[in-house]
Amino acid sequence: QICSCDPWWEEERYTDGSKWRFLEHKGPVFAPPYEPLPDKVKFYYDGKPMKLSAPAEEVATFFAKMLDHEYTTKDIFRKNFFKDWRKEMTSEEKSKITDLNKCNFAEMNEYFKAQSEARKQMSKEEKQKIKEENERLLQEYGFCIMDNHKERIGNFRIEPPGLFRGRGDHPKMGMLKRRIRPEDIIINCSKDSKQPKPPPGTKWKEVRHDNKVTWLASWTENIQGSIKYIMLNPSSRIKGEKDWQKYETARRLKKCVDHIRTQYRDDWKSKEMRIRQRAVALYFIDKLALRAGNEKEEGETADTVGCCSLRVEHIKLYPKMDDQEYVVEFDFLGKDSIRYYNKIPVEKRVFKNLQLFLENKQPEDDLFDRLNTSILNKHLQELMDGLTAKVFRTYNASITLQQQLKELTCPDDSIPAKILSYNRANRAVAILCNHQRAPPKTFEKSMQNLQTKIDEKQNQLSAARKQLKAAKAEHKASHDDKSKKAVEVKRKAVHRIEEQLMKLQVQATDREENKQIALGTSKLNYLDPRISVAWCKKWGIPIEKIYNKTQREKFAWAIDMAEKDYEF
DNA sequence: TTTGCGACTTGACATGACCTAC
DNA sequence: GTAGGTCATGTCAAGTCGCAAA
Repeated sequence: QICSCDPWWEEERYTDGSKWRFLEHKGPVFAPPYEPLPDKVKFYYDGKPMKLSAPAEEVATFFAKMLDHEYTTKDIFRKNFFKDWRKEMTSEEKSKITDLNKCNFAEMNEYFKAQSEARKQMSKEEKQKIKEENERLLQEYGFCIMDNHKERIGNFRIEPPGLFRGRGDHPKMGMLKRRIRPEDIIINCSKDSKQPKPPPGTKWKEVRHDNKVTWLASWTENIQGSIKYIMLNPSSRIKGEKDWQKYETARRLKKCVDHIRTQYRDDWKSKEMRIRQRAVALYFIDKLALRAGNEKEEGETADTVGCCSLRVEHIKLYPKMDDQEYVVEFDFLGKDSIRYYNKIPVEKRVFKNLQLFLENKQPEDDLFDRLNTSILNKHLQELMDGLTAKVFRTYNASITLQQQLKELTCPDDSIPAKILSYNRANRAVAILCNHQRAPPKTFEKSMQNLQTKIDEKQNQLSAARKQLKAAKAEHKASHDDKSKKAVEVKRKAVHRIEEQLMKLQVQATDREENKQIALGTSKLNYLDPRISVAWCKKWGIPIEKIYNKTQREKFAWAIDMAEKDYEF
């Protein structure tokens, strides 16, 4: 029997495909029931107040809460919302409320704004009380026992009902996400565990004991009909082990990537169209870190693509552009409808192949018509055990970080300067992976504030320098101990201010360069944490400067095991 | 071979907690 | 103490990929 105080990364792993032997938990926490609006808060139809039935009112509040959001101005959103809302109405309501444009939710909207304002204005004691209640819920429902460990659950609260917020041009935006009841929930736990109890008067849909999966509970959502899960926190053994394994697979790719590259370059010359397509697609995945690009059901989701699902309309070929030859311009919407735009020169063979793939095709035709992710991944599997398209993203991200850190870290730099270098290396990866963010709403202003600080510091510095100069002159004249001391004091002051100024300037540079780039995703999902840990150890950077508390918990295994000479 | 489903990872954004300058 | 800003944490949508059934 394994000692429960051992960290999981020093334990044996299961080799039979099972994920656990023992699993006990208390089940999910349900969304609080709907609280009807006070009578004074009115909904108006066609200018006249109208009392809604509770179910219709609840759905109306979902819309009312979003009035300030761009969503509610979109046609599809309004149409989908109205259709689903009407399903919740009584027949009288249905016959009366026939036009969303005649609905006035303003009072409801104001009410919710006032509520959230009131929440902010609550006294310390009230806030403390809420905090304690949350803590109690976390202690009771937020943990489970998996094998010998007490583990944190990632999402123990069931998603509350609301209006579906799809990203990009989603055909289903605005649809009603219905309330999940115990009768919708499948519980997964071990037979010999104390089973979670459903709320009084209710039943679970099913209780099963499947140790080939990692989830504790699941339900089917009503928008896409997909299954949602309650799973463990990233700090858990079950997630950590998998994460570690992912980086080990990427490291194995490192060993054979040269060979794979040689092969796909060779395949550009293949007699078979499908092989050429596969080889060009793989080149893009490798060079540009594109996602695989599964097919999607048309009309069910936003129209986005990845590598294999690229269409003719998404690329443009330029035999010559400025001083470069064979340039490919990519312009498409990727995951989450984030735009990918890139112009890159490619090798002549790739270019000629692309021209060939484009022949006699319409803009909406597939670029790689003889290829899909399943074909590609089957091929990759033959090249290396466990190799799939996404391993290239992991590999290229991690190797880029390692190489950039080597290149950018100056041994003599101060700690803040070294951290800037780290962030720059991280940024190179984020750019490679196209991890974007909307510039923070307060960006311009906070940048200005920082600049003001820098200016002030600069003034301080010149003042301090003047004082130092004066002190030196004084000392030269008097040669006494007192003036000597004064010089030292002033010198130290100048030095301190210089450092402060440097720190501010570094901060400004970092922030400016980071305006539209999101570092979090790559840090959390693509960069082998051992690279960062090793870098910290090598340069004496406290790990807290790189990883916050949550991240340190997730990467505890790496922090424990990576030494300063770790090589990805 | 195609399709759909299930399980899991990845992703941007919203929200809440906390910190700092006034 | 508070307003404003920043950072951590939570949310939940949207991908990837394997597998089994059609």
